[in-house]
Amino acid sequence: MSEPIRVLVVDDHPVVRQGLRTFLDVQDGIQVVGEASDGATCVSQVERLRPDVVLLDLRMPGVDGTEALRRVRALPDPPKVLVVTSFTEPSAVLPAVRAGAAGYVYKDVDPSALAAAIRAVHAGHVLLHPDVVRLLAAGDAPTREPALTAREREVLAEVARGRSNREIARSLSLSEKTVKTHVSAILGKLDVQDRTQAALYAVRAGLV
Amino acid sequence: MSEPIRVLVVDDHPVVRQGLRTFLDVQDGIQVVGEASDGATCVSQVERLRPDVVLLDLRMPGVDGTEALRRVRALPDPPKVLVVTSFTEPSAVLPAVRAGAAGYVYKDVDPSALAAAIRAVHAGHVLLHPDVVRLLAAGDAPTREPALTAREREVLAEVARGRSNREIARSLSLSEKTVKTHVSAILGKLDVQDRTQAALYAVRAGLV
DNA sequence: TAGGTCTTTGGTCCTAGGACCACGTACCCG
DNA sequence: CGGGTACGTGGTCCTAGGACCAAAGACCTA
Repeated sequence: MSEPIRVLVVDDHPVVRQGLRTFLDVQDGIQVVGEASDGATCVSQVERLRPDVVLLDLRMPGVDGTEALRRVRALPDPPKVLVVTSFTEPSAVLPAVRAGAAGYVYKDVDPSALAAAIRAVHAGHVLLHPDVVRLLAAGDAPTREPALTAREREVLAEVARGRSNREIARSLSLSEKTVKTHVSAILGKLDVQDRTQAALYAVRAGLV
Repeated sequence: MSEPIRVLVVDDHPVVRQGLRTFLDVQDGIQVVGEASDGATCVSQVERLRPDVVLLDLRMPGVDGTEALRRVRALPDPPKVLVVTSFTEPSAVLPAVRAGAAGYVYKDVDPSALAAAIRAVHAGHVLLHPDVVRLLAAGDAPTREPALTAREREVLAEVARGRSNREIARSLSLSEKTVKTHVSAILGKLDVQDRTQAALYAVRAGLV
């Protein structure tokens, strides 16, 4: 931490800017080098001051936070952008995360936590509020597990025992054709190429 | 930073444990209070030592990292768990993120970045490697497009024109049953609930 | 023994019937 | 007029045959 981390504060409320500045001035190794009150100013200040980290509010008049973020990210050798927002609705911040924000914290963090966030972001990490992570990990990509039908699970269990289609047909009193149909559906749902991989999946999933 | 952050290091390689310990001993406000070499020991050490943060390797013999993570998270008042891994394959870490890891960094981070990560995690943030964020934000399932068969695309085109199953059957010289089968397969592949959503998809995808 | 053909096995796509279930609408009756 | 009922439509799951295609093994011959 020899060189201080140079920080630009961007928020349309002077009170918030002053608050953040006061927070950060007492932190070792962090130096607030400028402020901006809207997206356009933010971009020009980044070009002029070359900060290491930008603290950016999302809700701003004119060029909004997300757009400012995109423009800053488009600059050569862009700074890390830490979104500091007051609304607790994480879905609003997803576009920002996709646009390349290096982090996302609520305004109510305490000073040392904010400093930790700035240092982490400066060190190259991406830092998110737990809610956002939940949203990304759960809501967005629903991790839909295969959802096999009852019959398909039965067939898969047989496949996982190494049975051939003919054997499965006999044991479940089906035509071999039907077994093939089920196996085919299973492969599609599990997104695997052949019965061997399906069998491995079944074992891993504990369907043996 | 009055109280030091108490850290437990969990890795099956003594060399890595020693390396992390050496890294962290020179950091202010961070104290390594113990080590574990496998998942089971990890859980018991967490119970005994009550660390603030656990540095956890995912690849371990016996109870593996993800499982250890789950068990630690199940304890009352669990510590933050920072996954420190050597493999650069981010997909391997997604389950850990979903299991509630508070962070994920590669082993090749430099000491101050690791310290920043520990402080950020301890402050309640979630901290990820940019690759993992990309993976999460991109939607995990690599947006594999549906891969409808030729016939299914024909049927979908009819659906997108607002035709009923009976009309589609007449126009394609099929039984209504077969049309239903195709529609059903289409709904499954597009992961939508009914023909209306399928029609909207078709329009968006330009299959009209 | 090497190589080619023949057969089995696995798998896909398209077709389709039967048994059900859910939902909305129209109709009829008290 | 309100409510129940019957019907049409959409959809699911299970079943299965036919036409094909690919890969692997078996078998046979030079």
